[in-house]
Amino acid sequence: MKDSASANNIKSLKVIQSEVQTFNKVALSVDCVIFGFEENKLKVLLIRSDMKKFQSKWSLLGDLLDPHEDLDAAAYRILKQRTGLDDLYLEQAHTFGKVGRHPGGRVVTVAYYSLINTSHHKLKTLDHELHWHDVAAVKDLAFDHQEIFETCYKRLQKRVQEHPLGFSLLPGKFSLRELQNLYEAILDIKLDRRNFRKKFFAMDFLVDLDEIETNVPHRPGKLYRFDYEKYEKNKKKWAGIDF
Amino acid sequence: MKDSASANNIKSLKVIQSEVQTFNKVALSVDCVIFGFEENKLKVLLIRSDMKKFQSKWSLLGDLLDPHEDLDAAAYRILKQRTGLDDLYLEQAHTFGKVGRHPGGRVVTVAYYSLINTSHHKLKTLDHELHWHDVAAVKDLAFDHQEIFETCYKRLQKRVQEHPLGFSLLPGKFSLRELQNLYEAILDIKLDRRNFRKKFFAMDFLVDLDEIETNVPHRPGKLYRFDYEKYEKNKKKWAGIDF
DNA sequence: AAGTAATTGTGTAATTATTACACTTTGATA
DNA sequence: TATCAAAGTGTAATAATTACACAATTACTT
Repeated sequence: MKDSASANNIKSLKVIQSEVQTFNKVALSVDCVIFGFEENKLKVLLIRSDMKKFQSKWSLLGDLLDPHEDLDAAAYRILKQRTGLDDLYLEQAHTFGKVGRHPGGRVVTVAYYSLINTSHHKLKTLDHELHWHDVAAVKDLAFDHQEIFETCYKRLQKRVQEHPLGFSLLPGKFSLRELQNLYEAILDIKLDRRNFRKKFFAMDFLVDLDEIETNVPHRPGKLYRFDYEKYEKNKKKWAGIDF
Repeated sequence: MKDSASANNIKSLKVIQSEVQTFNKVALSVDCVIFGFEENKLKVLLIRSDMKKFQSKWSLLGDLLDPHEDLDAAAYRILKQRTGLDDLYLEQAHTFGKVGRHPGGRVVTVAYYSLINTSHHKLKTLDHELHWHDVAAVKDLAFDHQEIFETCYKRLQKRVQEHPLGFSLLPGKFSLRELQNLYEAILDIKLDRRNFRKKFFAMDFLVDLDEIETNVPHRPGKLYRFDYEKYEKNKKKWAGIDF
């Protein structure tokens, strides 16, 4: 079980140092910023830090890279171990390599962010003190994880405006209101409802499923899915110079 | 001299393997895609590969990470060693970590790209078989450097449309024609001259230096510089959803 | 000195995209 | 059947983008 080498189980600084020194000079880890969307809030999955130095602080999910696995595979492995899901949206964001960033020795970490549809997962959140946190409330994480988190969050905010990744956070069928709530949560802004609808319909990548919401205490909205195939065929090439 | 540990000097596969194995499990390197602009063409700086396996192929400039230096510092060091310049535009692009990407063992590499003003540098290009190549003609690089190059080039194309980094490739004083040539070279498209001028003047970050080009066989253009301070104060925050 | 070649510098009209904004419809619930 | 809450819908005003042509300036030629 890979967990015996994990950077996130309970162990002392000494144990971690000896692990790191096994990798003679520089060790490589992968950290994942896992985003979810629940109760109209953007959430991030954090685990209680295992190190004395960071007792009671929250940290990202990460692990050392196995020398025999591809870098991307390590990120998928971490996601699979923690959420039970594969086939998630996953993207490498940035590599953090300041000399003193990890108290256990020289560890360079590659940060990935991932989007998960929380209706699919049902974490065993008790197991590892694993919890969803509102992104707005994330502060004072262990190690340099605050910086890593913020880098990934900004990257997500930018990327979600240019690529249709947001849909990974929603169920396969969703209403336009849910989609708008998602964008408002990710970008932390209010959007005009009519213009939002106009924009998405004009893109013409939403498929009307001829179904409506159920269990809402008001007029139900129509349900849509995102047509990835059509998107792949028609997506924009260039945006235009603008800064 | 750091060069004794360089991944780019002449040495056999065996020597490289033993270097890599010194780093018990996974070694980390930094590779730099160095862009320049000359004769209205976008160029990239490449070095002849030193490994038998890749004899006669070109490769990016890189080196192993020194355990006592920050990751970014390694990239600056490589640039300084190869071009003699510091204070360059430098940005981390992506980390490449497939298991078999390096024949000498497990080496994960962090790719950076850099923009240099070729009028400042004057390389000793004989020294290391170091040469500028048209980006359009770059093919079949050593290792996985072709993929790394293409990733960095695409990143540059995107980034240059959203941030004023292109100016790093030009002299401090430049004409609008030079600026347009630069954008056309980087993006590999033709732009309308009047609309290009209108766009940049509307942004209002160009300062008219009240000087004109010299040594051109036709009406000389006015010279401008980019006002970074003004840009930092006024730059855009959000682009808007569009894909 | 006059003419030529080359490139700079400039404006407008048409099209497209973005924004701001309010009323009617629908279904669920009381 | 009345009430509530959110869905669904269109238009006018503004801003951004595109397409496009001619006069002015300088260096060079003869």
